[in-house]
Amino acid sequence: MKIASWNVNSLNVRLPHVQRWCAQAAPDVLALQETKLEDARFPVEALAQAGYHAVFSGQKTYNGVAILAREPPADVVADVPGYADPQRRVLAATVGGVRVVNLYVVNGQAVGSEKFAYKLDWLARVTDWLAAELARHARMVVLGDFNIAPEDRDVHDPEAWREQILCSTPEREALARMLDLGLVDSFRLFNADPGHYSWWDYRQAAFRRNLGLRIDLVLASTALQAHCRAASIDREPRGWERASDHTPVILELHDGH
DNA sequence: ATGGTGGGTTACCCA
Repeated sequence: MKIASWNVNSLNVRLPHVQRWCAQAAPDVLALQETKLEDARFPVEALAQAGYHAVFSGQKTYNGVAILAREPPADVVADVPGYADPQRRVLAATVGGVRVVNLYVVNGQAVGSEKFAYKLDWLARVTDWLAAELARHARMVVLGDFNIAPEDRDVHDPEAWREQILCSTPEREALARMLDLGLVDSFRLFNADPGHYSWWDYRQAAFRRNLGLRIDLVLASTALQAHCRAASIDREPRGWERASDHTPVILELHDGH
């Protein structure tokens, strides 16, 4: 099974890219973030023609998450129990015996800001919920736009980003608490090198100069870890005309998983 | 130090 995540920064604009990438990469599951679409406007039919079922939780203008899958997703959850967050950032579903939890983590704007406080609170609440999900589903993948670069090797210029948003110690500690539930950053099972990023700012020709951060992650539960076959980042779509500022990240599980 | 780019809406927006 091939599971991928992609922040598309408006599915309205990027639908042709999603169709093109699905045709060439053939993921079994694709988690999308920043669809920026109300549910009534989700392109169900176009994606069905591409061979994908879709579940989604969206809103106008901001946020929005979706899961595309070759087989129908089951047990869909779009809200963290006990946490009434109007922002559409969470979507969980079971596909092929794997619990898939799609997250669009709060960006946080700047360390110390109100949005930063929301980010840390959101991460704590989601982590508590993930503990419960993990207890029910040993085979679990938590993926999405985490808006956190886990370590300095995930940052093109660690000194410039030191304690800045996406890289600060409180954010990294919040991610570490999530990993402590029994999740592993699957990309790092296969590649220890710096220089691999999933997001490049639109400004300053950042992609051409590879000035990026690795903030899009696919976490695998302990029970799935031995079944991870490969993990990668596909930089190609970031170079397409009118690209998202993020590119797809991928986890491949061994056959039967 | 500042601002730059893009998607959205027409905002002291959000990334």
